[in-house]
Amino acid sequence: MGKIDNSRRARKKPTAAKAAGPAAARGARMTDVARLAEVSIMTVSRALRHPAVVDPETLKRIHGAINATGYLPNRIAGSLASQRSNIVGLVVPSLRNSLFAETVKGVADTLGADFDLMIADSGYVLDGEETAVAAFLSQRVCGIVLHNTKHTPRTRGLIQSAGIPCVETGNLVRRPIDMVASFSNRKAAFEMTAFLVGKGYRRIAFVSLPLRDNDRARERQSGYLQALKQFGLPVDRRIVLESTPGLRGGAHALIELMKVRPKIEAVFLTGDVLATGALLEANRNGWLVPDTIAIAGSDDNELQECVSPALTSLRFPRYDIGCTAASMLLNRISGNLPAAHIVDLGFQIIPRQST
Amino acid sequence: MGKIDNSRRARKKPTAAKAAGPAAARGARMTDVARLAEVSIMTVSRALRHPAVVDPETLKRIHGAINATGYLPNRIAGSLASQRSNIVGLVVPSLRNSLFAETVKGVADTLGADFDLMIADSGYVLDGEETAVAAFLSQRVCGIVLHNTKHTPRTRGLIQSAGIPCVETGNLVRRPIDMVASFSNRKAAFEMTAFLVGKGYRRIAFVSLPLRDNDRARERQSGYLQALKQFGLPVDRRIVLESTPGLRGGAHALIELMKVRPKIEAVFLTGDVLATGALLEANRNGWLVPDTIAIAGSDDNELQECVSPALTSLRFPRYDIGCTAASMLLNRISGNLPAAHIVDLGFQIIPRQST
DNA sequence: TTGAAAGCGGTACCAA
DNA sequence: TTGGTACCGCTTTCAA
Repeated sequence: MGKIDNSRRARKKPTAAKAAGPAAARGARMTDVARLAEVSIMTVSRALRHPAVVDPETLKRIHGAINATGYLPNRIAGSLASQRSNIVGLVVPSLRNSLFAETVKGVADTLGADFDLMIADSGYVLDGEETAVAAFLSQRVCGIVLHNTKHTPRTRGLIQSAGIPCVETGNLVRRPIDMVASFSNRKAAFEMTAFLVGKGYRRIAFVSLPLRDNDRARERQSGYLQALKQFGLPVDRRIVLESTPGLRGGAHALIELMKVRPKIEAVFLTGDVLATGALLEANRNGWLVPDTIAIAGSDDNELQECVSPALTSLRFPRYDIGCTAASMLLNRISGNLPAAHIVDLGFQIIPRQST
Repeated sequence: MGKIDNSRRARKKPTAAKAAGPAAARGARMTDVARLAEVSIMTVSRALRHPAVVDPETLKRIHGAINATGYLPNRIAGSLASQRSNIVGLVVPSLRNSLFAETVKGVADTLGADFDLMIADSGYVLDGEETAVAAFLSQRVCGIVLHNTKHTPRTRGLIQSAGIPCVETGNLVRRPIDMVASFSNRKAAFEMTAFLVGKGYRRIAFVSLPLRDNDRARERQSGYLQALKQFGLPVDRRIVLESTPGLRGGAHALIELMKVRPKIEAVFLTGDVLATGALLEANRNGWLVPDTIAIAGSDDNELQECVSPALTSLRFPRYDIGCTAASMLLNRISGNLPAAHIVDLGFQIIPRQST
């Protein structure tokens, strides 16, 4: 039975024969397993998907056949037939930045082995994100995680009309495409500025990455300005900077700031490793931290803790954000309504010697 | 024509109706585009795949229909029919480590927009890699990049019998599963040790990450030992350490090493940020670098350059390795035989003030 | 508990 | 340059 059906088995090997490596075996299909186990293909499918409803004896034969043939399920065929995939798509501004890596890890750990992760790099460009999203949607991903929270209209439209769940992670936006798991960048910057004011510093500089297309940096600057305003401190645009990324960016920013008169008392550098770069530069120049200049950073990590003096910093729960984002996706994929569309994971100020 | 075929279009919306977001539109299919453009589905397929052979006028109508319907190609169906996917699978020991991120970025940049990247984390465990590879093979990836170069037998078997191209990137192994693009960890460690000997240091300690399941660390230790032997220096097992990762790991290793008598003159820490951790610890303790203790590192980065004194280090072309790996894959995917199975991208010693 | 048949949405091949 | 037809390998539905 089924033998006739399978007699058309002289699989064409097109150019593959040329390109293929050592063994160009096209792999066993479910049909092959079924034939060997002397059951129908449907029973094999069930054995893999709902083993509970299959007779234990049958199950055993099937597993034997699977091992014997080295069968690996074809998820492409499976996804096409079932109209659902097990791939989650993730877009980060840069694959290089270890900040995002934390979130990615949280997502990956939470998704577990049942889902695969497709990752793309937007290169900090909105159109890059759009391209990535379109590609993901073509692959029919079952969910999307976006780090950036600023998007092209088409990106939003694409995701919404695809009707798949989406979580944004970079900033606690009010109106997410679908859902958001993050913290408030504005509030974090506000609180850090307030912390510095509380320490007695009055002339506080602010350095961030370029604001263009970067919601996070924008929100942080806005939080800083808001704090100054609230505490009745004047804004001096000469000490509100946008910097290139990297340790050198922070170092350079500090040098520029130290030239300004009247002298600044403290500087809050947020984004990338700017604060560490500034601290190392201060050390090189013999500027005492925090006496000559107090330095505060963000995105706390082991390095900020190990430098001397250790850096006062903001701690963001990036790993948790990834975990939460994945959970929210999973929840929706299993057919539930979202418990919440907006999840605030908060942040912490870690006071150390640099302020 | 074809209308009857399409009259069964009351698509079932199973649980999706419940799970779906704002708009649960199932999306247009090629058939819809074809109907609107008044051509056959085949012509639409061609318009997308080989636009050159389609009449310009027809093409225009088709693109109009694509925009009108918001059609997004279904790559799942496409892949199933064509028996080829455009997904490359990548396994790294840890998503967290920015070292690997460089290689990932190289791969992503080189693959470009025509391919998607699936990334998995082996958690530094061989079985984790096997699981990831099996999952990738189930997704029918068209190529695989593996950072680790030690594998379970099943991992090798799986990839070889799948007959898809594979590039390993972590170490220049002699007998790759298929291809390798990397540098020689052993030779790099050998050269750095030789460099220190050349500087006049005789009692040179060595610190790496744990050797278990880690070919790279193993090879590096072996290169160090080989250099000592070649220069007639004795091996003192008390100053050959395996350390936990992180700045603290390096700091702790240095503290242990400084207790050993006779005193060591130099230490070569390789892997993660061990060297930086050791340098910061030396600074904290007032140990003069390089006078009291010389420190050399590996995996050069901006931080090693910005600390004081700047660290002598090994530079590995991780980004290039990623680019090369992707090129090798691409070459094979287009049906060519590999130009070379083993590509050595080399390394550099960057001498600075710490030695 | 098991099986038969009809697709899923495209692509390959060949004929027109 | 265009279209018809037979699949790709699996899941769904429904009947046995």
